[in-house]
Amino acid sequence: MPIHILDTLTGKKREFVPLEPGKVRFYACGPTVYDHAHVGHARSYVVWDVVIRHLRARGYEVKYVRNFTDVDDKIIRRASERGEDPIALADRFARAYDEDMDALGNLRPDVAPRVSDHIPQIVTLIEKLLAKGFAYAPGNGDVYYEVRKFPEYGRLSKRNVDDLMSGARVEPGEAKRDPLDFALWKGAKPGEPAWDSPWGKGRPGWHIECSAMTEEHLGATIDLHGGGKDLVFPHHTNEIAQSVAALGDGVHAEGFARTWMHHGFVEIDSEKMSKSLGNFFTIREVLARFDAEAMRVFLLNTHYRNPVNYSDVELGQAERRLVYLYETLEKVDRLAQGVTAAEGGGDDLVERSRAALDDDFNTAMVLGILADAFTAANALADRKGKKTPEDKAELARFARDARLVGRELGILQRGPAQALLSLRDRAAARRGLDQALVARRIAERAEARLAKDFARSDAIRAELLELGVALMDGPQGTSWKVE
RNA sequence: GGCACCGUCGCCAAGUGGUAAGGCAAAGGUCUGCAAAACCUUUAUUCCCCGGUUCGAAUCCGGGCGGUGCCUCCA
Repeated sequence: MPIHILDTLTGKKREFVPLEPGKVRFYACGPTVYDHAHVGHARSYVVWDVVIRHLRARGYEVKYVRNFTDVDDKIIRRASERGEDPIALADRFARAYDEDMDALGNLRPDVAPRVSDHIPQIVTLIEKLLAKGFAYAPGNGDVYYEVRKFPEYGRLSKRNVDDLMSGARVEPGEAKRDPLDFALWKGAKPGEPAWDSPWGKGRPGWHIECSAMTEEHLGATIDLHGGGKDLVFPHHTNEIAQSVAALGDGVHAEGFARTWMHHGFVEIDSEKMSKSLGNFFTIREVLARFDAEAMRVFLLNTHYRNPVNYSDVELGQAERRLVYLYETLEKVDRLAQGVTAAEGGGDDLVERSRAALDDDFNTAMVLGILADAFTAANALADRKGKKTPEDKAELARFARDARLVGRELGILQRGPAQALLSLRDRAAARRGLDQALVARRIAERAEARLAKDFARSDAIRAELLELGVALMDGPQGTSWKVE
């Protein structure tokens, strides 16, 4: 079954057909590394992670490139505030960023290029634009792209050049022919990192890096380009202008990326989470309190194009949901230990889930499909009476298929017992629980129950419940969970 | 001001022409010494409002109302 993706350029959901059969060239715009990544970044790269995982599950050989922007105004400013070398500061945050992505369970990109390693390619690309007449160097050390030379400028963002006039700005010292023109190369100012170029010492503008690194690692035309909705204009609009002008026919916007994907924002109180508003949580802050896999469940429960409102309540809910999923797997694993999974018949959990992902990566739908399968598995597992070999084979199939689906979402890959213990530790820590005390009380209660002193037993249960601890009496003794 | 997007049960959320997935919460039940968990049942004749197109619309069109984003750095 073919994959369909809503393409920003055409505004239509279209069948995804890569340039070369079986291969996908994918570029995701990476972060500017001047600070720790926040939950908005978490969403972005979890979304791309699922896209990559699903394309690979469907048999595509995917080359995933995601850059680090390590040359930028904000990095320079931050570095000078701290008296640190800008490239070193960027390198520090790039490493921290990798740690955050690993913690979230995101696959590493195949290539993670940095701007500072691609200055020659950037210079070459700018030279091409100058030679083709799409750019000009006014002699002040800057080079600008002449927006009006590109006929389809603004097609991606559905804006025409005249609409943009009012918002365009010219900074002091710039020498643009038109306020809409944007810098490809910026002449060096004192104290800034700078590289030699035909136009003097300087550094690349914001947009040219992605055009250059895309070409370097994936070629002039790529299959899939992704980013947040805030990148549609101006960043991706300008990338198209540059790449098509330098490497394509200079006219048609589709010459750069064949499909454009843009995801919605993470919000707080229905406002975009962003550094400038100050209403953000870093990934590490949140992962100190909540489980990373729960974060994925939370993020993937909403379709990638829609906004998702961040809150501790929602995240806690996702975490409890994850507990349910792992408790089910643990129970089913126990019953189906060593059993060969059933084949044929039944409903095809894996194929139905993949079909949902084929339809513009509908992860929320997949979670819904999983919900039904988990309910059915629990019902079978808890049914009275001895399990028949057929029952066990069915449970084994469920456990296998649930994990296969989970793999595409980057969830359910841990051992259930270990995951549950870690989830409980999290919840206990959030509540400030003394786990030794809980263990002591459980032991006391066991004695009371042995003596049939149910009043005492119930008192202990009530006491612990006050602390947020729920006790569960089972055949193997009493276990507990938080909330 | 310009250009887009969004408005579905108390809350979260899928569904883009064929008669409203799923999760949380709530109520009842099974199970249990009591519980918890799990499971079963119940919970939107209705999708912000008003018109229109259609045999048929939450889904398409027009107009309102409300919210958000981009137009400056941003995932």
